[in-house]
Amino acid sequence: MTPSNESVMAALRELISYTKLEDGKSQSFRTRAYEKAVDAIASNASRVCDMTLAELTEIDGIGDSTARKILEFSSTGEIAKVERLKDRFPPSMIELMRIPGLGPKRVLLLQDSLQVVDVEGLTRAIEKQQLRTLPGLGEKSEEKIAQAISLLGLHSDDSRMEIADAMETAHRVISELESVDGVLTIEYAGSLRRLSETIGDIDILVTADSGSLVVEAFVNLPGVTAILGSGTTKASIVMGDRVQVDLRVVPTESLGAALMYFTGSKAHNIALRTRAIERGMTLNEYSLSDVNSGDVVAAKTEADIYAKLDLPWIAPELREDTGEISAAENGTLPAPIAQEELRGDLHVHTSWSGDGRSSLHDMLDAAVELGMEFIAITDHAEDLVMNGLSEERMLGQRREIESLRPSYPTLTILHGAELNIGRDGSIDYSPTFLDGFDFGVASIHSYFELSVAEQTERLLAAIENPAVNVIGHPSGRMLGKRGGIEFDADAVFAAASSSGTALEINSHLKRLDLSAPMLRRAVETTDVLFAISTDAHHVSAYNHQRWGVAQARRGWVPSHRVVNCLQLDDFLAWVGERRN
DNA sequence: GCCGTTTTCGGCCCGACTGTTTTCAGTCG
Ligand SMILES: Nc1nc2c(ncn2[C@H]2C[C@H](O)[C@@H](COP(=O)(O)OP(=O)(O)OP(=O)(O)O)O2)c(=O)[nH]1
Ligand SMILES: [Mg+2]
Ligand SMILES: [Mg+2]
Ligand SMILES: [Zn+2]
Repeated sequence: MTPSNESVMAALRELISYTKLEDGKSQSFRTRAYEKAVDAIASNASRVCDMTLAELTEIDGIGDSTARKILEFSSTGEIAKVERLKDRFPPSMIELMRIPGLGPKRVLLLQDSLQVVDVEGLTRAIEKQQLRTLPGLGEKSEEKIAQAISLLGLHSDDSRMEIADAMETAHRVISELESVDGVLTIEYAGSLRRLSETIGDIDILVTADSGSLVVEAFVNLPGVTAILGSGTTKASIVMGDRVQVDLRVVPTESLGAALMYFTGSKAHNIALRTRAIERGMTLNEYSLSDVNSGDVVAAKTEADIYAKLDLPWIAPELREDTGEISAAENGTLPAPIAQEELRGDLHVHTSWSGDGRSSLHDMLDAAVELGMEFIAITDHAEDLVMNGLSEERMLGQRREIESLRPSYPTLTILHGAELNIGRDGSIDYSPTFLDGFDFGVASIHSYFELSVAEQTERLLAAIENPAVNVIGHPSGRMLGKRGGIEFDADAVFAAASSSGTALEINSHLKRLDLSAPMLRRAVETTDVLFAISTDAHHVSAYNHQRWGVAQARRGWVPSHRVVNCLQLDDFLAWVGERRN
């Protein structure tokens, strides 16, 4: 099999590092072009190594040169240019660049002036006080670099966090800063706000009259183990072992501009700033302003600024400069789906299954509280070891639901199950017993390592099964733990599209399944429907729905493709059509 | 290296912090 997109991206990142040394600068135009190519691959659901030269150059941000490098990597496992550069720059110099504060210029200076090309050599040179003799470096720089060695790798890909962990830390930091004097607003930005699957650092934006006070409180938070820098408008700290948190403080009238800046992505920012220039304006984190007069054109809200750039507001989850700006310009960007548009949840567990931690009636109470109009109770079916329900217990649950229905006049309760897709694509129970359910989610909980062909067959069989309304967390991935099954996505999308089976957008931050690139591809190539589901095992998990909605936005999914957004009658008609 | 209802060549985002410097380079967001 050809290399994965991940390995192509890793190879290109290596190319970026070596090219920074070759160019002698941290931001050359071609390293920026390489970075854009990595972004483009990251947002692409297809394997780039299976594409032709022509198909590759079709992708925005990938030109002839990069396309050839990708194909070269695909067939030889190497990029010749990288191998050549390794002769000039030993790989240990790349390691040196992983020390925060050491960029290509300083690493080249170390090589040229001190013949230092690795961490050991650097440590010795520091002991001999040689760094302070170099031009542009002094005693303080030497000391700072000495300290930074222990932070080697802080910014590297392999030390990125899972989004679930990052979100937790972000909320903790935010709640600690909320009480600081002078803080007007506080929210997270960066990759977290864009709902990236992995997070390099946590970016917090504060509006306040005075930055210094907030920065002061920030660098003194409990758990801070290093201060990377702190001034009057921003600071960077390391919390605990290796979690970097960046703070930016701006005056309240700049909130919109600052949110845009700090949310990124970098490539999206550059594209918007270039767009501003084309219109005789300039955009920074304080405002969009007239380039000649300096007059502020917009600053207060994101929507104001996008409007002055002749664009509709673009949802944060889409801001990757992978086509969203031109789509917004052409009016082909889907209106961002909002959580209020959802009328129900279609994947919900209760204490009837061993892993559910809230009772059926608590789950229903909470659903009503949240304003749901319909809900599918989908506890685990019997084939799931430990937590699955026997036919007898399923019938017991059905009786309880029937007895509870009169107490919930505003909520349409469907009795469903989360069925298990077996190795051969079959599901639990007998066909007759399955007929007794109102609804079915079918998920893969076993055999994650089968071939692409086998996995595709399993999914197709489940999609065709009339007892199945939704394919639950289709890839089965657990972010940071396992990648999920590999399957022929186009075949699955096509089959689900023609059968009317919906594909789940699982809201849990450890799943976010389907992935955003898959969603975008499904939306672009088929009419397939989606179900945004919490997979709640506790009443508190209903609020995970916001992540599912955000994931739908990130996948460019319009609300008319989401069955949760259907009116009750239409929703029930869709459910029934499938089951007859 | 990429790209084009201003361009197929000539542009390419903009600012904070640090340490060194005496006006700015390097790194980072
Ligand atoms: N205009 C501009 N903005 C930048 C640049 N670098 C970073 N930013 C903005 C956009 C980023 O989303 C935001 C936060 O920077 P980060 O380095 O934390 O990146 P981000 O959070 O997007 O990804 P991450 O997961 O942290 O690696 O700052 C830049 O070079 N120019
Ligand atoms: Mg970040
Ligand atoms: Mg950051
Ligand atoms: Zn489940």
